[in-house]
Parts: sequence; structure tokens; C-alpha cells
Amino acid sequence: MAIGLTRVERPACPSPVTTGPADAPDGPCRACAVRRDAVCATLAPQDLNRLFAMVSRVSLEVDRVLFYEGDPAGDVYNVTDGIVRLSKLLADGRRQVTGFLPPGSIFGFGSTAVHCYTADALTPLKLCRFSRVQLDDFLQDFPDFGRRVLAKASGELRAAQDQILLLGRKSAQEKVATFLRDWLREASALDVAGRALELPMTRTDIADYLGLSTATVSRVFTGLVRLGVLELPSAHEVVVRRPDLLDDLTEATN
Amino acid sequence: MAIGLTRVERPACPSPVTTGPADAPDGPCRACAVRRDAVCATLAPQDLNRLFAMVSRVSLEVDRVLFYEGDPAGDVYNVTDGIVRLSKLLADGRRQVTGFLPPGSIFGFGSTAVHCYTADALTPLKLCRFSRVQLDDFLQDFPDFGRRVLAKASGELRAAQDQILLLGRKSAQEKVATFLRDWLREASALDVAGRALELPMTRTDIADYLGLSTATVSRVFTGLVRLGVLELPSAHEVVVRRPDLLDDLTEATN
DNA sequence: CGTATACTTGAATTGAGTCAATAAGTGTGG
DNA sequence: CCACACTTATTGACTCAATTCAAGTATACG
Repeated sequence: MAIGLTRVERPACPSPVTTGPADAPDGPCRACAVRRDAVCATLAPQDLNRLFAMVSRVSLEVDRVLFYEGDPAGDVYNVTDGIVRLSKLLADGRRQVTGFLPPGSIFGFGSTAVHCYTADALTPLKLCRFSRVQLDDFLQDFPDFGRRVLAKASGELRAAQDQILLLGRKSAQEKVATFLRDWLREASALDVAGRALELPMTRTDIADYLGLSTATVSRVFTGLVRLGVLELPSAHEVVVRRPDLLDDLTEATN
Repeated sequence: MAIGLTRVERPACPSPVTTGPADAPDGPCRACAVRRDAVCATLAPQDLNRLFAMVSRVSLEVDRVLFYEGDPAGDVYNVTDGIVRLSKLLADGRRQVTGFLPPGSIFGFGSTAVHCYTADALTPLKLCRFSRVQLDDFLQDFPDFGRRVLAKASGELRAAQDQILLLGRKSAQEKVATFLRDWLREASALDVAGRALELPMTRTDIADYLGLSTATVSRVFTGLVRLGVLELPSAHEVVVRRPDLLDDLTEATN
């Protein structure tokens, strides 16, 4: 089996736009889109204010890089808007996307001196940034906060193990079907179901996420259309006509 | 590409042997093999005693199952001796080994109602078992304990992401070389280097860990012997003659 | 010491990749 | 508003790495 080659160059200007706490919605955090999901969800209002006073808000345009694999690490991020793309590279340019993080996710915790993946903006992003030291203080003072961070971390671990199963043992069709099913689930938790679903990532992103080539991803997509499972109004929109069939295809029963 | 098929049946008797705290070494935990690595490492002696009073010690023979994927979850485990094998199955029997956990690892934390992998004994095992409720109490009372649990969890996450890169983008030879290098590193942290290294797992385990077939694993092994990188005194012993070459093979430079 | 299990190796097959050509969007500026 | 350039997606023809199938050989164990 040959290996996907997606060479990624460093863009000229990776610097994100940073602003202080001031520009956040009036009652800070009150109007936050991930108020219910994020690690800070169970903090009392006054504690939330204390946390908010420590964070800086970060905005990032599409494809801008937050940090590169190998950069010195020290900050923790909480996604409030948009989707973060995490990826790793091999020396010869082969890329593996390790995750697409929706709002409510945190990343960058972990105690390595350098980041072990690149984080960039799949869609326009808004993040809360705080330092590991600040995280540590909060873990100290608010056990429930720590519990929620641990819960997020173990959720990520669970997802990673599912991805390991997918990458190690599933066929191309099963991989794509699983990806679409999961994306559908995630979206319908927020969006309205039934309508066309937006796929913000490119075929290359999907291929690098599933350990395939773009050609194969494309072929499987058209195959699913032929089967009547999907419609593709455009390259970045999917209508799942038969969620039941899609589900069957995520895992052959033999 | 076809998919590895390793059908796994439920053995008749999966029940582990459990004993109370009583049978532990005299000053409990004092003589524990993972005293320095485990989550409990930084607890003060009296806190350690409190923790020890809560845990039950579990012993497991080779290939005995601790719990199955899908079993109701509720306990957390700390490996003190031996190696735990974690694996997941697809409906048709394809297996993916998601990890081999050495002493000092914890697993089973995470807040799902059921376990999302099977845990069994790759080698004779000794574990500390405690409930999630007890873990929670400890997180509440000892922030430093919580920090160490989080550090373990993020270490596992990092390892999982490395495995995702390996499964998604590496060739068979790169996969096997990476596996051997990592195993060597891990062992030399404990064992004496230079001598024959024990590989307790079968070729099937390795194949299911690397997303390959046993035939391919076997062929790559003999290939590495031909290259002068390895010697294989027996199927479960490796001597790494050229660690430098092995390292080069973990990732093609193009 | 025989029987089951695990490992190796060869031959043939195949799923997914590479390479390459077209098609379809997406902008940008005249 | 259209023409040009550029990127992204689809599709076909061919290739190849890893699989399956099938012996044959070691190894372990009761």
C-alpha cells in the first residue's frame, strides 16, 4: 500500500490576532456559545469571572496556524467558535489529521515541553487562551473544574481509540461512512437535521484524517451517491438520504 | 486492501482472582514496583495508606480478561506488575489492539457507562483496583493526585495520536520499526540494554496493534534480520544489532 | 512425544495508491 | 460581467504494497 503525500508548507504569516478580555460579550462568558459544554460550565459566576480575567481571547482566520508541531508549549486553549484542525507531519511531508475539534473542546493541556501536533483553523476560530500555570492554579482551587478537564481528556482519548480502530482495521468505504455518520451526529446535536450538511474540510483533509488518498475519498463519495445513500449538491455539502444505510456501511457484518 | 481477521471468542472463565488489601507488602505500597511512576507517587505516606485501604489488589493470569468492551464500567485500574493488552473488535471479528500498558499505567477512568475496549493480561498481571467514586473523592481531596491522573491521561492521548499517525500514514516496515524502537525504549528504561529483548506478545498481537496481517509482520521481521538490524534468537526474543538503522527505518526521509 | 498452536514463507490476488487528464469552482482584475 | 489563472474535485488507466490462501516448519505444552 502506498502512502498519502500531502506536502504542507509554512505560510508566511502564522500570527493569530489576539485581543484582551475587554472585547468579550458584556457579562463576560454569559453569552458564550459553549457555556454548557466547556470545562468552565460548572463554575460559579464569581469563579467564572476570575477565570475570565486570566484568559485572553484569540481570533483566527481560516487556515491560519495557532502553533506548529515542535513549537514550545505552554498555553491551553478552549474552542468557543469554529473548528480547530490538528495534524502531524512525517519528515517527507505525509500528513495525518488527528482531529477536528468543535466548540467546547480544549487542547494543549498535557505536559510536554513542545506541542506534538500542529493546530490551525479549519473555519474562522474563536478561542480562550490561558497558560498551563493558570490551569494548574484552577485545578488546585476548583476540583470540579479538574474533573471536567479530565472528562474532556478522556473523551478525547476515547475518540482517539475509535480512530485507531478505524485506521487499523476499516476499509475505505467503512472509513468514509464512519466519518460521515460521526459528522452528522455532531452536527445534528447543534444544527437542524435533514437539510444539507456542511463539510468545511477539503477532500485532502478528509483523506489525511482517514489515512486515504483524495482519489479514494472521491471515489467512495461517488459510490455512496450511486448507492442512494448520499446526495452531493456541492463538494462541501452532503445530504444524507439514508442514514440507516450509512450506519450499516460503517462496519461490515460479514 | 483487505483487512486482518482475528476472530476472538469469549473464553469460558474470565473471572480474575481478587484479594483484599491484606496480602500486599508489609508497609503497604512501600515496596511497590511502580512507587515512582504511578499516580500515587507524590502522596504523603498517610494519604497513601488511606488510598491503599480503599483499593483491592487484583491478580490475573496470562490471557485472562479483566473486562470486555461493552461491560458496565465503574472501576479504575493501576498496573503494578505485568502488561495489560487493550483491544477493540468489529462485528465480524476484526481486532485492533489499542495499547500495551506497562506498570505505572492507569486505565478505566473516563466517564462512559460501559467500557469501550477489552482489557486482558498479556503477561501475568497485578493491579490496584478502585472505584470511580473513590477516584473522584481523591481528586477532590488531593489536587496533586488529580494533576498526576490528568498527566497520565494526556500521556495516553499523546501516545494514541502517535499511533494514529503510524496507522494512517506509515508503511509496514515503518510500522514494525517504530514498534520495535518504542518497545526497546520502554524496556531499556527498566531493563538492561544490549541483551535480548523479550517480546511477550504474539505476531497476531503485533499485527493487530499495527493494522497489518501476521504474514506481513513476519516478512518485515525477516527483512530486518536480512538488513542486519535485528537478530531473532527465538520468536519472542529480539536483539537489536543496529538501533541507529532501526531508528532511520521508523520514518522514511525520501 | 504427540498434538495443537504459532510462525514463516511462497504464489496469486486485490484494494487502494499513483499518475495524469479533465471538470468544476473560486477569485481577481480589466 | 467576463476572461484568466488557480485551486480543488472527479475520473480513468495502470501499479504495487499488503493481503489472502495455502503449505510447510518450528515451538510449546500436557
